[in-house]
Amino acid sequence: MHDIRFIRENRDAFDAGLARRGLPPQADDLIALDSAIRREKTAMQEGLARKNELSKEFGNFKRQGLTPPADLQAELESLKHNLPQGEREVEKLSAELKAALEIIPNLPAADVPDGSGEEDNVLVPIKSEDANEDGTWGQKRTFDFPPREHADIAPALGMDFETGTRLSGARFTFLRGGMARLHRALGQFMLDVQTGEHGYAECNPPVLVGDDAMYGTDKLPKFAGDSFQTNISYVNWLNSMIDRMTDEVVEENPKVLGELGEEGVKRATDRVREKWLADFAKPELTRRWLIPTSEVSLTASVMGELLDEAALPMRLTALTLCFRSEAGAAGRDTRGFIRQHQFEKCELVSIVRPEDSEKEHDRMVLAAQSILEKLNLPYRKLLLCTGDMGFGARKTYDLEVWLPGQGAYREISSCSNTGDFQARRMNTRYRVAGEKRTEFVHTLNGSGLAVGRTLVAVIENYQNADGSVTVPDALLPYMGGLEIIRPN
RNA sequence: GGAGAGGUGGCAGAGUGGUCGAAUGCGCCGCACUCGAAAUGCGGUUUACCGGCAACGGUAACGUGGGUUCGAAUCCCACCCUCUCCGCCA
Repeated sequence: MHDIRFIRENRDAFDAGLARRGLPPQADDLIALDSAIRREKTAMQEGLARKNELSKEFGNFKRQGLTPPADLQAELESLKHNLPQGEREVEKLSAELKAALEIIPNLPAADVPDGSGEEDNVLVPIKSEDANEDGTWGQKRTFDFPPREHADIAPALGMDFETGTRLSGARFTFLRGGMARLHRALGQFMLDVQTGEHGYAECNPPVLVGDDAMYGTDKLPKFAGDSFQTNISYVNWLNSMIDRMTDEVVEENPKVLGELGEEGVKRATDRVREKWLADFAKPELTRRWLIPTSEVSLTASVMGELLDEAALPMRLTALTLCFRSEAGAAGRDTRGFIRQHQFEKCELVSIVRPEDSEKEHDRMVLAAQSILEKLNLPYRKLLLCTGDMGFGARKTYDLEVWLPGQGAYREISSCSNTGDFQARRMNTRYRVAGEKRTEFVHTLNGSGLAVGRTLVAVIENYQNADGSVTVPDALLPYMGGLEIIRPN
């Protein structure tokens, strides 16, 4: 969420940032709306101040047993009548401004390259001794047989696409035996590395969350279609709302009771009740969302909080299921285990001071890279261009793993610095040590790594001519003695 | 699911219609005393927004939303959450 004050004071910079995202200028409209709000608000507050003052006077008369003068009563009466109008106007305009602001993406950081899509992303050379000359990492294995895609090898090893589809539809998979074990091993391994070596605190958060958590991490309102939502029982809630409405209708229109009688009112209410219970399938107040990533649960764990500076940086990790409806991805990656409605991911989240977020971002990417290096999986690192960056990000690095079966690099991790964009939505601040001032935190999130895609990478990179897969050394402690997963 | 109790500042906790943004204690900050510290004393210490160059002035917030009233932390209604007991349950 953007700060309207920032927009006010940096009108041109704001529009320039939007332009880099391929969006039309909006600052002028937003600022006009904002000054209208402030004008209305000031007028309303002056009225309220007047009302408070007069009420005090009124009370003084009453306490002395005197009747307040008629002109005092009259002015109070007119204030009481007129103030709500101003209030409603302020509310209406504020809602308009909020609705406009909440669907504007974050501004890209200065060092993010301009571009329109993934073809404009920029390779960031890996800086380490064992990096390759072309900036990538890892030795691509030379096969003495044509390497196959995981979708061809894995079904014989326990990756059961058919059963998954039968149970839940397309993009669901049922893992068995060695595949299930290897998948679990990967998750455990990632969690152990991130907690043990990179200082992330292990968490086990809810995977069903309410609107606030989704909104705070910028998944709502714009991207409601990307996630699955559930509805907990809303029948009681709806019933109570219907009862309440009936009461208020009768109260405001006493004639109704006279015409219909209590029995008649009850019958009419029950007809409405029946119809509403049948019609209403999505009561927003009672829904929960299946998290599309545990970035949501972990980041929103600090929503609404005023943190101590000493608590920062806060580094959190969790291995959770993630759920994505993959709306708009029809036809993409339909084969295999790459794009699923349900997948596991080891997520990294950092809550930091603004001045630390840049460095923390680099640190986070290194933590993600370390998993690939320990598994000896070749990869490369990209800096996303403006056109490929997510809504909330001001800067994003992607890691892409080499898949020999597909002969391509595929995304396996995405690490984003959102700056204070999410913190504003969540209202998460910290108190600057020794000062009265509070400031919004910066939040960062990254995959460390996506478990399902890592499984795919292991299968393709560690495949043997006979269709078996050798377990990477790093995972052996997690495999209960299983060293090679063989077709059955 | 049933019965009961409760939700007030960083924490604890008072407050049942106006003088309450809110006693008191703890914590924290400053000052005094001290060689220094502890103890003690004095002062300060919520947040957001609006106006203002500023000093400062104003508005709002006592779980959330509505209502009653000239005026609500306080009264009424609904909802949410927490705790205790019972029931059920991985």
